[in-house]
Amino acid sequence: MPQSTAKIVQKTRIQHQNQALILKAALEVFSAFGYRGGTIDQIAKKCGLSKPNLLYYFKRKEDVYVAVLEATLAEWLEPLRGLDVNGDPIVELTRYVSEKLEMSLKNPQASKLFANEILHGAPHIQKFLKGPLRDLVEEKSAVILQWVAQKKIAPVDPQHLIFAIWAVTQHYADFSVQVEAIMGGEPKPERTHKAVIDVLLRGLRT
Amino acid sequence: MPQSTAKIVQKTRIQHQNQALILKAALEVFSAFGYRGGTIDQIAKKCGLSKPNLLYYFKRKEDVYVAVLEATLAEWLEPLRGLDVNGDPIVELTRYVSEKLEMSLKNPQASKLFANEILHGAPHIQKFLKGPLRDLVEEKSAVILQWVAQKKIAPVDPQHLIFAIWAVTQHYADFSVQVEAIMGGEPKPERTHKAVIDVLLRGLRT
DNA sequence: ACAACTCTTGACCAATTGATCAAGAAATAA
DNA sequence: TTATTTCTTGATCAATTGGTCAAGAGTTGT
Repeated sequence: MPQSTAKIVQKTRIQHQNQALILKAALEVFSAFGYRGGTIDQIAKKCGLSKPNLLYYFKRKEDVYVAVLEATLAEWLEPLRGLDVNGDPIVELTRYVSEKLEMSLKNPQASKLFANEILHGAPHIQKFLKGPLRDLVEEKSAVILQWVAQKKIAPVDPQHLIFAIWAVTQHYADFSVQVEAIMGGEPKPERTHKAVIDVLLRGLRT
Repeated sequence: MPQSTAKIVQKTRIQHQNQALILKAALEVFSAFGYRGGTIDQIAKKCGLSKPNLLYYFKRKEDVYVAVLEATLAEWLEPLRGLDVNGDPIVELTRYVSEKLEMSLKNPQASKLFANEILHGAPHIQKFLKGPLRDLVEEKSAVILQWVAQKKIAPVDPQHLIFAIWAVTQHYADFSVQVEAIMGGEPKPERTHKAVIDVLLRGLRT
């Protein structure tokens, strides 16, 4: 049972600074090794704190993990939130896919952190998935359905379209090792960008 | 440094039986908790063997993991291997996507096992990725390119198309918790099937 | 029945790791 | 300065866990 960071109400300068250090190091460690694979020793060493000192700021390993997870949740939703029912569908969806792919390429660690969490049953973000995320998907599905009804795009299953966008864009972060093994190195971002937009959205043009 | 199963050359009936038990249990455990998260105690308990007895068949935890990983590698490639240059492109690709999706839905544990392995840098299957997998993708990319040249399908980046197919189909296994949270339960296979084919392949029709 | 080989296990070990605590150092407020 | 709060850490603990080993039980071929 996770317990909120709690207790530290009024942050001092040192608290602010060290918590930021810890969260940064924790993202690196947990995204690379997963929750069980990452150790607080690793995190402490990576940010130059002693282990007891780290545990002074976060009582438990799980608290560190939850904190870094939550710190990126909100940001993760932003691109989808921007999908505007009044805009041109193709423009809007292209922008969404672009932003999502950009995020994956710029911040693959956040993507891997989520991927690992969900892969193992999402024990720490069940409420997020069934609450805010579900609500947002429902809202944006309605937007897409409206575009379909207005014949602005070809008929499409909105929820599965969103899943496909997530799957493809995050693939380049989560499975980067596989992508690079097959492409023989890091793929050119422009080519990836063009190909992803193409595969996901070409079928929607009327 | 992984060491091959080795040594056991002529399998007795008991060996055959117990190794199968172990691999089955190991798939369940490693796919659920990852390599670091899964313990040989869990695996041993799950198949009714004592821990030393399990270690009699596989000297090290890593050997168990590699064995179960390799046991599913070949099967994982089969659907793509069947892509026939002489067939109708849409039929061939539809069959491929269908088979891949079917595998993800029928055997999500295998998908999760791979996802976890690759997510953490694929330390045990580097050679597979850069060897057989890369070669096969190269071969089938040529097939797709040929279809494009023959104007049988719309122009498409073959490698990224294959990535997209992997990403979307495996998404339903690897991220099933998220899918179910959003859909409010297990999605109908037929609807998923139709939507996936649609999203991935509709843009290819000429 | 006997010998040789295969299989099984309880006891044990060493390393890792999450977490605690008391005591001191450093910063801050009076 | 002095008092109070905040910060830091070495030492230590208990639980987990991968792996070993010797001895015994079971199986198989002759």
